[in-house]
Amino acid sequence: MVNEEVARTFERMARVLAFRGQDRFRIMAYERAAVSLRDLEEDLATLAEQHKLEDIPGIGKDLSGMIEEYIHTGKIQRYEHESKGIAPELIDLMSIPGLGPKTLLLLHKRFRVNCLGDLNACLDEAEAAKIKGFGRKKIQNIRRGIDLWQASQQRMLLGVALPLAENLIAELRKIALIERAEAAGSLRRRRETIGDLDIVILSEDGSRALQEAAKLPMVRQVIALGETKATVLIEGGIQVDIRAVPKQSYGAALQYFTGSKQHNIHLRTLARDRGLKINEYGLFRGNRRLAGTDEAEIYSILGMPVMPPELREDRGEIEAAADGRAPRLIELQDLQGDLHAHTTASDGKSTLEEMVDQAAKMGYQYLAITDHSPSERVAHGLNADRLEERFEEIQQLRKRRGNKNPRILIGAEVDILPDGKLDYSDRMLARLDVVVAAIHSVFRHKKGEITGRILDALANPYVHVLGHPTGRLIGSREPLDLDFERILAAAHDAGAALEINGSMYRLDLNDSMARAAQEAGVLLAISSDAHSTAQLDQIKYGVFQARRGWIEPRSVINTWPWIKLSRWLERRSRARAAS
DNA sequence: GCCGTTTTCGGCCCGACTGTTTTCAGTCG
Repeated sequence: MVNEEVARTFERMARVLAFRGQDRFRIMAYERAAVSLRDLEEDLATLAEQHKLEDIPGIGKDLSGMIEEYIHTGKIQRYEHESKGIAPELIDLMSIPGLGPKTLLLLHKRFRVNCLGDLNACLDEAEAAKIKGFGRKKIQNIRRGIDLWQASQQRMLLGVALPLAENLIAELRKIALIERAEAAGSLRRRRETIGDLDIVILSEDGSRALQEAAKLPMVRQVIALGETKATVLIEGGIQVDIRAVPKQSYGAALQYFTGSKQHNIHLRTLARDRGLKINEYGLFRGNRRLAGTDEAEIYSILGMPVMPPELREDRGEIEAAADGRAPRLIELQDLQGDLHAHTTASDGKSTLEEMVDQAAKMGYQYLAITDHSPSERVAHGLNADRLEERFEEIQQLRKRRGNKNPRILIGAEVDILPDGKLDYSDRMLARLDVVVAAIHSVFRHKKGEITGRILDALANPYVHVLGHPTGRLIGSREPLDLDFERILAAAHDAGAALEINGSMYRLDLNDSMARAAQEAGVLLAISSDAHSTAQLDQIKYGVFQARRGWIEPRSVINTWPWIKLSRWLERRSRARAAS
């Protein structure tokens, strides 16, 4: 995708300029532009044709010119020029924590460092050479940074980070000096992947509280320990930054360290325009503190309701909140059921009955059992005969359970085959309560072909939900190269829903695509794709992602009570079959 | 390099920690 390629080039441009010691605001402009492009749903090529590139926040005359140049030539002269003579690997090294452009430049000049191998090799030499500004500690710090960098090439999945953080926070709360402890940073914003953990603690003796925290058994190594901040490594080599603040600053610190950086810059600019100042200690007019204890006060003084952390990405949330247009975000409690779950019949680990019992504990009105179709051989997909047995089995269970919630819906996760056909006959599909159609094979099709497969599936009157629409696996499989606008239009016309798959490995649709779907008036289904009873809980990650995408309950079919959902499921099957 | 209900020029968020610094630069978030 051009968007990502240009974003990456701008990001590298920022680093090249930093390396060359250029004006830091110019550098920031490139960084901001890169972030902006990554958030963009529209295709840059399309926007360029419509002469709308300069409508993108952070893109002005120069950068839009570079984007056009890239679209036409696949290159940006300016970047080629600036980066001449700088090895690409050298630029990569700038993401090593503790190694900034200045230090790298020094090492490059003094020791001809051009890649990671050079860097490792020169550290001993640098130590021996005793060059100015290079003590033993600094060398050590860079070495640690290299380890951390190599380990964190892959960021942690939210589903991995969240339980770890909850564990650590529980331990922190047991320390007597610590009155409160909460996660901040990208974890609190529920980003799909997490670099390191940020935690804010409330203590009237922060220095001692941090010392206590650094002694916790979970802590493997203490990297920095100050009056207000400690940095430690916990098990798994995960870095945790802990900030200690007194009560009057707790809300301000939480706000500040939750970010995102762009959200905070925007908010501070807004405050400054009104003669106010925000920092991690509070909101001030001159020396007078107007707020700080409570996060909500800060937003309130700026004329906004409290901002859900998931929205804080500077994607228009500040303007929306200030205009009273803040979305009423979906919450976990809004969900009335789950429309995508597996059992031991295909590749699940829990039985039908176990899954239903767990869904009952979760207070669901309905649970759809959607095992795989026969083409999914590795997942023991059900052929027509086994599906027939399934009908029988579920009927029996329904009888035994009587009127008890949840209602058990007979469904299937049906493969969309390489030719666009579905893996069950229409006659079979017509008998199912819920049909989730999804691509599981032949991902390498060209953009047009793969989009065509999905359009064919959406045109089938029995399909209710398009499962994990882009097929991505976070950090391991790229999303399908889709014409998403056409898919949105088709889903809208067919009245089908797109899934927000809650599996921590998928989160598919992602936040910005989900937002685009809602704006296009397309319905969504938030599902767990559970393969065990424990995984039914994964649906919460789907809700987090939905919240990041500004999703309101009205757009999500499984917020509906059974009576409403059942009509929708039937109407879709009948109405479309008739046409 | 972007951006503008004060501005088309002159701003651009703000503070902590570390190391090796005798007063501050580099880095980070």
